[in-house]
Amino acid sequence: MATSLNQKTYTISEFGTKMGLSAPTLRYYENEGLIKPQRHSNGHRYYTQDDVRWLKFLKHLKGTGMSISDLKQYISWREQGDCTIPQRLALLKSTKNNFLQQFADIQHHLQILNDKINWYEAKEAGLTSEKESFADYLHRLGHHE
DNA sequence: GTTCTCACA
DNA sequence: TGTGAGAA
Repeated sequence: MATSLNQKTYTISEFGTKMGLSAPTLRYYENEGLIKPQRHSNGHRYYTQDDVRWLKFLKHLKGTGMSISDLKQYISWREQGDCTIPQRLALLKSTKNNFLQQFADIQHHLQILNDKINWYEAKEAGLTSEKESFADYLHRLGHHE
């Protein structure tokens, strides 16, 4: 009975709005085998709560850098059963490592941006030597590039 | 992932 | 006239 309240379904446009994706993108994902919506007798697709959960999960994987083909590979292994868990684990760990590296790169970009802001503010306040370059400043802080 | 054309209500 | 499907 608790489930009867969660039987809401969505048209492709409703689902797209809810998930933050366009209808064409949802059709594209379906063609790639990422999602398998049901069909009404008139051929129109409809999406369920299960599709909401599944796509949310896929968006997380994609958000950490997995490509469409990576997702297809993951799904393929998933459909083959538990014997492919080692492969899935390897793919997820690889994805994680790549993401961690990108995350570190982005943090570094932010670090340099903040250093530059501080450098200008110190300069404006006359708290820094007129002769010290930004590069020297970074070196003094132990930051690089 | 996007754009375009066609069908249906 | 708006929504959705399928092809390019």
